[in-house]
Amino acid sequence: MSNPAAEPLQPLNPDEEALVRALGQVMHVLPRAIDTDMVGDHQLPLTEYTALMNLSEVPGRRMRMNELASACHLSLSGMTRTIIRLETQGLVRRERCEEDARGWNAVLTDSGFARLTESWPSHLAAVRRRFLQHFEGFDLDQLARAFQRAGTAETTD
Amino acid sequence: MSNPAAEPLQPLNPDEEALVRALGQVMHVLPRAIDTDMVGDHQLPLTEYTALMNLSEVPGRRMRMNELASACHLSLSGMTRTIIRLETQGLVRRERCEEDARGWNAVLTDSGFARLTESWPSHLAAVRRRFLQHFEGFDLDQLARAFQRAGTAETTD
DNA sequence: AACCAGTGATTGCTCGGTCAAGCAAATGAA
DNA sequence: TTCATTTGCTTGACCGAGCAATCACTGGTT
Repeated sequence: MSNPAAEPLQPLNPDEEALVRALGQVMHVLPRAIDTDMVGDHQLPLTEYTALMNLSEVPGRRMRMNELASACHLSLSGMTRTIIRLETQGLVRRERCEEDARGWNAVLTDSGFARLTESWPSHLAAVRRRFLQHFEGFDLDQLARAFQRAGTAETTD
Repeated sequence: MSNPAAEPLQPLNPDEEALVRALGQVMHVLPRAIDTDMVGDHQLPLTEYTALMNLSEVPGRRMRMNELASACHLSLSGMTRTIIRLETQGLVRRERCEEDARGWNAVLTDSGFARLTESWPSHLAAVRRRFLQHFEGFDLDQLARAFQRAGTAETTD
């Protein structure tokens, strides 16, 4: 069970309730809104943008599927399909991994890099306007650490 | 374009970057983790739980599809399909709306209420343990308001 | 050398989102 | 009244993404 200790459960108080609902709303709305911006501005869905971006930030502009998937917060199978889409657009190429022939590297092409160069300002603007803007005056570092804790806690407790 | 004013875009500073990445992680991990808890404990997926919960909180334990969809952060067609699943399990029943015969009400059945009664502790525990726990000491009200702003901003700017 | 457990990646199935079409009831104008 | 338009919901098509099963290769054991 999820609550093995079975300490008496307090119902959420109004602030907790409000926060949980608001987070639910944000999780539903934000990715779609940013994706819509990206598609509208550059025909580049957020998932694909994220993959290109992560590739661009790494030496050799290449990554194993595994690493890339977790950098993009995507399942490995989702990553496979995203890379296939990017490959058919010529934005990424796949190479067998030299030190382990089971593995593949996704490699950012020049064309992919160019695509990223033209689209990052939209992404940055969207993130600022739709999200960060609403947190002015917050202690972002403290907040980031709390989210990191929530995002990395064990699956089974 | 998403950035019509075109003010010079500052790249994200490290704190902003960390927050955005951590939020991405949470959006990816949290709903799945809670869903896994709910399915593991009660064979009741999070989406279905959320529908039952929202119905239970309202007088008459009935809601129009529209309202319910937005309360659950689900699209209308997603809601239709969820209610169909709940109906085949006998947890919800559908009735034509009296004051507007185009509309339908989803009505929580006794069986649905019983199902909810036995499963809410798991949900509450999961929300506390996986999310709220990491925000002890925060001003939850202030945080909730910021998320509400981010979650309700216009789609087109 | 031959096997086998473990790991990296891909494929099949389902859920949920969007979009477009359809239908029934309501609303408003002629 | 009648008829066109709008509204509430359902349905189908298609797509993206997650999970579970599977395939492909590795590396250790015998």
